[in-house]
Amino acid sequence: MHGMSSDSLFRAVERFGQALEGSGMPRMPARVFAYVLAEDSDRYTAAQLAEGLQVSPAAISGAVRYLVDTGLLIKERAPGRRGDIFRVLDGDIWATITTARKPMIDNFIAAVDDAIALVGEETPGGQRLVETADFLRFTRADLDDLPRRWASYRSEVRARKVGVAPVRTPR
Amino acid sequence: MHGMSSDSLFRAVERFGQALEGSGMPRMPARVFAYVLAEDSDRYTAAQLAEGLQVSPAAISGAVRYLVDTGLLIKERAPGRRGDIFRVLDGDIWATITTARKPMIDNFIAAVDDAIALVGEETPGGQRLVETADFLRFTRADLDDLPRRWASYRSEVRARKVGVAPVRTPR
DNA sequence: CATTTGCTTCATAACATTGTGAAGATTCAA
DNA sequence: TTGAATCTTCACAATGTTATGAAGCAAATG
Repeated sequence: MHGMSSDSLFRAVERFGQALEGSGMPRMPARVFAYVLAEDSDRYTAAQLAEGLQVSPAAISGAVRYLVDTGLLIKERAPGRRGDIFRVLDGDIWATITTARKPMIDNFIAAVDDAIALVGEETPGGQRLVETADFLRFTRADLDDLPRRWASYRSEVRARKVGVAPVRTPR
Repeated sequence: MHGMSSDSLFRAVERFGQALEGSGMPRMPARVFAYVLAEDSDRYTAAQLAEGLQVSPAAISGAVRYLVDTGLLIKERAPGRRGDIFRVLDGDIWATITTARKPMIDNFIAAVDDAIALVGEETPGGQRLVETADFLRFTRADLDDLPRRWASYRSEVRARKVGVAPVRTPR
């Protein structure tokens, strides 16, 4: 074997990976995550990732640490096996991505709160920061309701495709 | 005058700016946007930004181009005035931020669609990409309803603070 | 307990990004 | 048209980031 099995896969990973990079993920984690989604297997050893992406094991090591830390991959060690295996947390990718976003928002809120503490709430600038913090808190709360909305959207889209009335979701 | 008027402001900009960097915004645009929010004025010339942040006009030039391109700042030229002035688009910062996010999501969707076209929908990997694209489309649609939810959240929070019943928002 | 396998850490070299001063362009005023 | 003010572009130096090979550790096997 000599690397990624198809050129299409390689380009798909590249394309999707760049989009992930654009939203702040470092390069190698982005490529690894893109590969894990686009490739057909659903479990990978570090060696397979290195082989598949044609990069060194060292690069994979850093990348999967990042992805595991941010909750986008989980690491499992099978008993009687020397190496870890990596996979996405869940059948539902959206759940993974959503969950992974929460700590980021929390981080953001903490930063803005710190900034507010520094400049005070009384100035015009402080007020803008307070408004920003409020909005971020709302965003955070809104995320908790997102699974319900996603389920609702899905059933509507499916209904439209199949031609039946959508299932009514609880408010 | 010799730069940023207070050390608190400087540190607030630094803190908030780093949070913005963490979500993928390049360094200098992040600092400029943080400054524009946290500082007390609401209109800035490029020179004021350079002076306030203690960086060169050249650095500001690139940063504001980025911010204007992504819709986080607008550039206006006052008649009879030599330089442009910059400000946030709107009294409501959340609206600015939300709007700024849409093209990013569209970009993302386009990338995943390209990736799907490359690997096909029939493979397990392709299916995961389709699921991802679906979720992104939902996210995009969900964003359009966000103003309503935000208004609802605000009235609830205000009600809680002031001690009256929240205004009922339309479904 | 030695060996093999597989990941991680580390120093480093290649590469990319950032911010600068200097020069160029554009706009208004006179 | 000249001059002054202000922004933009450019080449470059400083700084960060990335990915690598090599060496080191840890876990399982015999």
